[in-house]
Amino acid sequence: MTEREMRMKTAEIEKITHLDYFNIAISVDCVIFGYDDKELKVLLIKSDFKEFEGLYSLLGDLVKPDEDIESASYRVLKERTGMDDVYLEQVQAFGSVDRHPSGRVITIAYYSLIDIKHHKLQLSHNELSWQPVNDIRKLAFDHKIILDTSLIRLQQQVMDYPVVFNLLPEKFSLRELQELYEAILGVELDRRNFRKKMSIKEWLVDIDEMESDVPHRPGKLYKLKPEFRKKSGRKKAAPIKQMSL
Amino acid sequence: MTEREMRMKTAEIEKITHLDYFNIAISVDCVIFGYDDKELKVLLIKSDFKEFEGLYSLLGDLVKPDEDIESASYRVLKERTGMDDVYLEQVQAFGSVDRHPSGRVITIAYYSLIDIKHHKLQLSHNELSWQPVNDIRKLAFDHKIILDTSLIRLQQQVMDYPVVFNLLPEKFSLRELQELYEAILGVELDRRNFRKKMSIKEWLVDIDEMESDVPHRPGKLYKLKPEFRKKSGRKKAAPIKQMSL
DNA sequence: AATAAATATGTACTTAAAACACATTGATTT
DNA sequence: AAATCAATGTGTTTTAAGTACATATTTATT
Repeated sequence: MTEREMRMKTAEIEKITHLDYFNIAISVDCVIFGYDDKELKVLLIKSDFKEFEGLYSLLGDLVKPDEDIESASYRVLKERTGMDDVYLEQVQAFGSVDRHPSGRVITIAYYSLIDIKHHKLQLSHNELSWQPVNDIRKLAFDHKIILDTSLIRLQQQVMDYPVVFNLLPEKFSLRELQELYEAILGVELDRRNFRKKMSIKEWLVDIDEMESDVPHRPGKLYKLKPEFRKKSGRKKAAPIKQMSL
Repeated sequence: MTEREMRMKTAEIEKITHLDYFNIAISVDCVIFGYDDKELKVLLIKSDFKEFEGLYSLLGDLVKPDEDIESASYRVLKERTGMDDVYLEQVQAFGSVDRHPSGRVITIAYYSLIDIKHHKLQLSHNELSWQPVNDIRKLAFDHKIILDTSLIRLQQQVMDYPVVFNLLPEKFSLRELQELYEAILGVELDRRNFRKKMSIKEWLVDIDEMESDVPHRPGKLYKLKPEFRKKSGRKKAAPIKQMSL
């Protein structure tokens, strides 16, 4: 490279730099929900930032210039859980100036629902761990706020759409399903009313199998009707006759 | 600058450049809703991109490295409408690789509700115009998708929270309020049931004034109780006893 | 003074949510 | 083998909310 070329290159790069608009990095952060042991859990990793020593953080990565933000999330998921074809949905962007100690990083949060049992990730090898959502007090960065926001979003979605099934194995009993709803919503539900509503919704098919390995009378097993198996996808607002304010 | 210095600088900048992570610009786009003439409208500007000649686009700007993303939206709003203290809420980020013709730009969409009458913006001076949401077929960039997504979000919010009042003047009649709901939701509502639900909600106070300048029997005027005047702010998921699936 | 057009209000019907009780099945214990 | 335990599985009543619908009242206009 001649000195002239070098000078030109420097000038060119400085122009861009001084535009000041490319000094912001973009990341995605994934709130990966799982369900186990009657608890809603989230997959976390030990933070490797010295500012957050001892704290856990969500799984995230910077977005590459040639990938869609949703693709970036899927990539993070695939890298961390080994799983494809998972339920994923954007929550929102978080962009406070001071949210990241090493510079300006705006992040876009996604939440994802996976069947924790399918996911044979090597928890022992790395620093990943599933932690009960309700036990989490503090996370690195603004990740606690991101988690809280995502949980609220999940709670809202769960009331309107058949999404919880992504957290369960293919076959499940009504008790398991109810316990899952209770874990997500943080309320106790009446078994009889719950079953009635489920039968009204017509989301499930009775597969004519019974639970096994339960220390009591086994319940019937169900699975989600295939037409409701959406891995994300746009959800329309419900149609309205009168206003359900 | 010596050659050595220059070489170092080039190397340093190239390192950053090659990190490849600062080659993404971030913008905010505001879907500014207004209500006039019994129609829901949105504030648009003629696109100055030759790729989108003749098309309109949302109002947006790049986010500066030292401003929060929400501040950036407020700035755009203030610059374009002259209004402070408006209702503003994030919708989501849009980040397809090819969404912007001049490079990689990820945008964060906000929607905002303003009283169109309060806003004395110089529509004639510039290229701004209020356009009926239902008439819009095509916009620059991916702005039509952003608009559609924002409208769906608005429709959902309106069913749960008292936000529509940001689109109305301080004093309004129940008919005006109902027409506004109808315009947003795109449905006809029963007047008697609408009033009943409004009285149940207890959002309004009767201010003991009557409409004027209407070519028929004037109706009573109401205003929103001050405790519901939130300019945005977090909305919790509704508490649940049983599940309203 | 009569008419038109909107405001204002109330009642019956239907559907969904909430509270609640008992019989049944299979595993475990005696 | 019988009794007990713990869960499954179903149905009814009560209450609240959503929906459909009709008539009287007030003001501006003719």
